[in-house]
Amino acid sequence: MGKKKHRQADAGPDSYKPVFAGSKSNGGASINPDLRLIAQESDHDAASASTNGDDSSCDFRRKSHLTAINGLHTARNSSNGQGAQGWTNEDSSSVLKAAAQAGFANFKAGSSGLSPTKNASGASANPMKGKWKALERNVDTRILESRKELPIWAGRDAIVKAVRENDTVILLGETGSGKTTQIPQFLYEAGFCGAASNSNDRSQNLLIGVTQPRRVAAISLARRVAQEMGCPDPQSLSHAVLHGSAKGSMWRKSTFTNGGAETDGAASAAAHAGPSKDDALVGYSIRFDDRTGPSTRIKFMTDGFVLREMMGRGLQTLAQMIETNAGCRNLQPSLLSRYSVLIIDEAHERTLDTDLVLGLAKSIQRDRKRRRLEWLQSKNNDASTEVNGKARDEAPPELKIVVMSATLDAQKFADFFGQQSAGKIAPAPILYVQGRQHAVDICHTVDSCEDWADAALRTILQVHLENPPGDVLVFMTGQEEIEKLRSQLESYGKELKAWHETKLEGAPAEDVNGAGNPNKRRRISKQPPDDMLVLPMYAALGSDASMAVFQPTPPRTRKIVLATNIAETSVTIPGIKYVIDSGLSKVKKYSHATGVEILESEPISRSSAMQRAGRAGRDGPGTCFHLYTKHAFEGLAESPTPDILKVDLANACLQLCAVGRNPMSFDWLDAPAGDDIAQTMVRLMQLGAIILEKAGESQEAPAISPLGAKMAMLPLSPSFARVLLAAGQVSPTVARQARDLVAILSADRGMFFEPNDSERKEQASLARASLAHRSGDHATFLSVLYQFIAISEQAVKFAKTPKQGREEVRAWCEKHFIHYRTMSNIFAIRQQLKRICKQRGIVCDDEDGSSLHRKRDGSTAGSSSQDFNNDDDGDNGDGQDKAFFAGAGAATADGMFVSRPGQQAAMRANWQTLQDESYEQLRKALLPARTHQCAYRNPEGPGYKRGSDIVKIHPSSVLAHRQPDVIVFEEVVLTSQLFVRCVSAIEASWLSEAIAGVRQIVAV
DNA sequence: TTGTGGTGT
Repeated sequence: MGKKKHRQADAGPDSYKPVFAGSKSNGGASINPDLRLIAQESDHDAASASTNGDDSSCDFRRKSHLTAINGLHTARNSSNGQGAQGWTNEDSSSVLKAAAQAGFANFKAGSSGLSPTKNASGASANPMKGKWKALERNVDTRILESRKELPIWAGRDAIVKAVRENDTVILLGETGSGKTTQIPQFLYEAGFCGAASNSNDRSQNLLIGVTQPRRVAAISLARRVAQEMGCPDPQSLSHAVLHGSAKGSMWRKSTFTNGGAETDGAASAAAHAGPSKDDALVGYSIRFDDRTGPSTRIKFMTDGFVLREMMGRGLQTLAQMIETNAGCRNLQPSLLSRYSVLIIDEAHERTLDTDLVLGLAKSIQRDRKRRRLEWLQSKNNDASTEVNGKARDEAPPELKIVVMSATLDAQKFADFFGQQSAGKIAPAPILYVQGRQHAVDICHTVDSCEDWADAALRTILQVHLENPPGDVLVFMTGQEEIEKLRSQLESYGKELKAWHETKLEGAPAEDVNGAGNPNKRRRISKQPPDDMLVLPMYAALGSDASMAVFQPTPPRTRKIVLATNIAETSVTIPGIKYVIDSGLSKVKKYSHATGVEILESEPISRSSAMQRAGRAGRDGPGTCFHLYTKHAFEGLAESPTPDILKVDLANACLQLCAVGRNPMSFDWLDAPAGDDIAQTMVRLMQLGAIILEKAGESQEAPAISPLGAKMAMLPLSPSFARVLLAAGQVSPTVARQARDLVAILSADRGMFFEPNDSERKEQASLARASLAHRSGDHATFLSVLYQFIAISEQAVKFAKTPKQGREEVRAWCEKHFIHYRTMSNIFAIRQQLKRICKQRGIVCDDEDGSSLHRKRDGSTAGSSSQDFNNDDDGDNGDGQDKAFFAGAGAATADGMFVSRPGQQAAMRANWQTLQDESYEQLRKALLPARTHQCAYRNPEGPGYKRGSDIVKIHPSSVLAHRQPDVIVFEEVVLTSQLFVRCVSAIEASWLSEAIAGVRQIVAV
């Protein structure tokens, strides 16, 4: 599509046309692609005025910059009087027809009658009827009213009923249906956490879990639902409030896997606890931030978090196994016994974690069902009321699963969760909930664009000059493209007013409003054009710089947001009325055979295109301009490739092995190629994580080794975990260095900031050179971290307020072109690893009690950091900042630095010490996990030999010019050439030793 | 002498 060549022959000045011309045919139904009503009504003809009217064609030919026109013209609705020809009508109705044919129950706002679900026959009445009112009492009536207006409200009884009657329910819910906020409440109110009236019921402690692919979504949904339920804001609740004081420990025991007696005790404890704790029914759990307590009943979390919870029981077994030092394959995932319902939201996004959660949840559900049946049978055979001296209580509950999706992938989920019924497998029922969004006009180009960036530029200007106010969102591929377009737009922006004046002067009066020659007609308002406010939006920009996008647009200004697909799912930008879609996005691909990564621009899928278009209809009716033909759209894949099919599988496979699942035979929603899994398993074997049986011997999971068990317990990629464990064998000092290094390498981006302008580029490379360590990038990163810690520790000691301390540290970062935010992320990971290392017996030389340094000045530093935190001046620094400064204090406790108050000389001495440290042992510890990530200098020419490939050291490496004989590196990327990144010098003899070690592992 | 789409434990 975007790349397709297009003949440009007759793009002479007179055939010069904007990308989108023409207008929608009158009265054509314009449908938001995200809004798929069963019976679509054209309810917004007036809205089409945005693009309605004349054959507006804005003539840009006098703008010399805009010469590259491809003869593109009328986009849509060029067919005669057949209504809108855009794909919206056809595709959305076909989605709906399919939904209707499939018998999806459909809920519409205001409809009282509810269609029965497929499997719902002769069900009993909802026992919660009549209880709704009681629950409405404590909540602001306005909130309740707004809940009632949501499309999903009408379906609440039917949803509850469907969940009661089926193991799994699939919910096809559109944007704006309210599914994620309402369904957990419906299920809670219906008693899925235990009936409130029966305080002896231990199932009172059951949870409804709601998983999300993203952290921010988990937090904001939890806050919203808490508000709707009249509960305290989970983000405002401290650990102390959530867990109460001394009685908290008793509460923590009161899961239903323990005896009922304890639960009763806990329940009475609850009666005496403070109200805020008891009211905290809604919480969230994400990495680094757990806002749940004993009274939490609805828990929002990331998929990754629940995945860790699923590993819980396996990990306990693993810990025992490590003690006996034996391989183990009889592991089980946790049964998620505290959850009565698991709601897996945004399943259509198909992230790696979501896919694993779906597969494991299915097997957990079956295990729990079996367990419940066994319990019921034993109850029938044995009428006694006591088991092992304890009172018998209720049967262990089943796990209900609700999968929420926004696309027709729903059918795939329904089949996946098929249920045995009358001798055959019946798919899980699908409930369909209408969304509530505004209509969006859809436009396509008639011909393919040769240069989508140029087409985007022209379309933006056209929209700006011809259309009523409303912000523009442009979906682009990456930072570079965005910054280029931004500078182009800014230079046009300056000329727009002058251009407008010449237009007005040159045009006959009657032409001004487009009444003249049809070929020359254009809509030129007498008003000068508004200003354009061009704002970039991509992940690397950081949250501070992205804030501008969310500010209200100033008067007489049009906001033009240039975004990557971060704006497709992760953030919602208010005020967008026009979307321009390049039809492309960058996708990272991984080769299992070679370990090479590529980042490529690729056509998006139809569902992504619809999702992008939908962004124009959040606040009101809008228009989407796709910079490709309708034909190209139709040729797109239906949905994006699931992550599981394009990423490194090492982590996923190790996690599966750790819960006793064989990756080769796992119940994948989309199974990766057998060869890819096999390659991955061989790598895991080389890492010493698993013990492979002879081929084809067994369907059981490959045995996980004690080493693999330890690796699986760390929140790190297997390769980083292996480095940490290897280092732990060497010495506490090397373990500490490795722990901090893998924290750096696990951070979400590099620590060095790359400016765009050439002048600052020069400064940045100088700053970097001053921080470089001669042995390579690993040691450079590590010594930067340690210098950063020293600076932070100084700030902790001498800054008057935390805010001032942060400013000082920020200033140091800016001076050295280092991302403060990344350092803070590294810090949080480092703190988590510290805790885990301590738990798991990986001794680092800065852990409490493991180092003589602590005696020296630990108490002083500890209290100073404590004071620092207590002295918080109300600056709303986030939790990470606090952890970060606490961590800086702890670093002092490490005794890693000898800096004294205000003594810059001491700082310099520290730095010198860091530079003198060779990190030889650390570099050796990298190798067991990197025997395939080493290269020798090519004797026949430039570059390095890695197998049969010639690779080059990436110019961003400190070793780019030093060219040591043998190197180890973290990754291979294919861009203009094959580059290796994050490189350090090693010696050939170290590598031989490491290879011998791996041979030994594999031979066992 | 180069270039990094987006998530997450």
